[in-house]
Amino acid sequence: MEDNKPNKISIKKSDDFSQWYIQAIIKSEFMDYTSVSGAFALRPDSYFIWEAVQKATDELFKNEGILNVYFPLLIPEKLLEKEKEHIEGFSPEVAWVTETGNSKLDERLAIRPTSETIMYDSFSKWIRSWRDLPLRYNQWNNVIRWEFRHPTPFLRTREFLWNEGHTVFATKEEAEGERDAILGIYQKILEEYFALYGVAGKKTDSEKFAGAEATYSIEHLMPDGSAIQGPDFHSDGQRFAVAFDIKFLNKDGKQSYAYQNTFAISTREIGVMLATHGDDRGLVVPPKLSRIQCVIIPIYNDESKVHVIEEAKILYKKIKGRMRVHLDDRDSYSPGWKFNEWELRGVPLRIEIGPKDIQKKSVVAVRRDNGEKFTIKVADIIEKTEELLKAIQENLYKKSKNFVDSNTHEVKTYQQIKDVLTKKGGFVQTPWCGSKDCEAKVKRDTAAKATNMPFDVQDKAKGKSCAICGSSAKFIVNFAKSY
RNA sequence: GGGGAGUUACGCUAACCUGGUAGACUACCAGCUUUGGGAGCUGGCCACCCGAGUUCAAAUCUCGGACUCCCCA
Repeated sequence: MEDNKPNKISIKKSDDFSQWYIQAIIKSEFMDYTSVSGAFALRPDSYFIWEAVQKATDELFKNEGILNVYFPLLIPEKLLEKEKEHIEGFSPEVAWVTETGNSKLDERLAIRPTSETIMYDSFSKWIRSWRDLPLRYNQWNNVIRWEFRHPTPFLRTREFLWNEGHTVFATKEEAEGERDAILGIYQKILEEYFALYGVAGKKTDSEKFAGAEATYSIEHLMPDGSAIQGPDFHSDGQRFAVAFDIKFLNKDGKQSYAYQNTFAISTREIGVMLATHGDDRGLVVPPKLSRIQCVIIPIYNDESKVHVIEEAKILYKKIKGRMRVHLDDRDSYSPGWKFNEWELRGVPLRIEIGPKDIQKKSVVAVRRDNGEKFTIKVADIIEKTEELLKAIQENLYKKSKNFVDSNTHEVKTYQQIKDVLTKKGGFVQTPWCGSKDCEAKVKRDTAAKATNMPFDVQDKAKGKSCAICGSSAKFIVNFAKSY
């Protein structure tokens, strides 16, 4: 059977999505298991993605005036416990360092599940006057959350990489004013790099971050119709400021507590992206995030070999400065074998060059996203391949948005909520009175959670009644099963 | 949190029920022939998840653990 090939996916994406996902990311050599349960190795092609995302996001943060810092991995227990809701939210998943060598530590140290507590302890020392504000810091790091639900590569891992932005402002207005800028940055990264559409909105109170006053999120839909949370932004209000004594003398000479925000994007996004764009042949990586954007495959026989490789090298050099190109001149594999391999690995564009092409001074280009073939004159190669990469990037985003749009179901009755959530999947978008009871009822009856209240549809709530209890609606909320 | 299935070489698997030499395909390495959608031949390399028990003898039977996957809350 062909299926026993180590680098061939034996399962269709539509038949069994989670099996397909694991096979696709492991056989393409993007990710592998390690000896630590729930913690995975990011291999070069996926770490490349993270570096590119980091670079692009970091630039936008810096334009925004946010500065990078680095704080310790370890957090003393008494600091972690300072904000009550925060520690309650995290304590089941915190990993602890309790000894060094053979001696026990007097106070055990938490391995950061997130860095609010260790950072804010310092912030309280650094902030004295209104002139010290705003303070807008960010760090790129790893965190550990010892999840007990079973781990999934990229999507739910015990260790992951992210950015954690932590900003401090003098007033509530200034703090809240940061929200759209940050969510805008994340939306831009998602659209222009990951080619992913996400639904931006406010989390319900029961789903917000432990310790925050409000959480805003961008929510994705996975191919199986379940939702998964993407980047988020938390308005912390003054809760941490009070717990950590972050206060300053304002212009009137009075002590005030500061207002804070936190925000993050993580390596989970890579998993959402690979899951979204991939197909039965393997991964499809958007051009902006692909380590190799264009692969050249020479096609020759014994007689034409020297000449074809020579021409392929000339082509390679011509393209090299303009995009990330790779010449696959391995002699031991047939062209067909190479086609399959690069398709599995998601390289967006393939160029074939053989004796027939050389004669016509052209090459054959094949798009990974839709399989379309083009004959391109060598003279136009740069212009045309750049065009194709751009078209692929845009097409992937468009497909992602279409998928979310066509799987978002506006409903008015409770029966419809149950039907869609239990039978179809996708987002259920519905008017809601805002009560915890109604939200909990849906969760109990369908196992689906409120993902968020999308910003751009809130005006639809006017004059509507809550689909769950019938009283007047205050919000439009999305429900979905979570991945 | 509850239940179920599984783990043999890089991968997919055979032998397990009925205890006794771990076999095939693929990959990998070498050589020769090949090369427009996963080429062929020859030779070679690599494995029983961990621990305890039963036994003359354990991949196989029993118990415990680790890990992976699935389903339900």
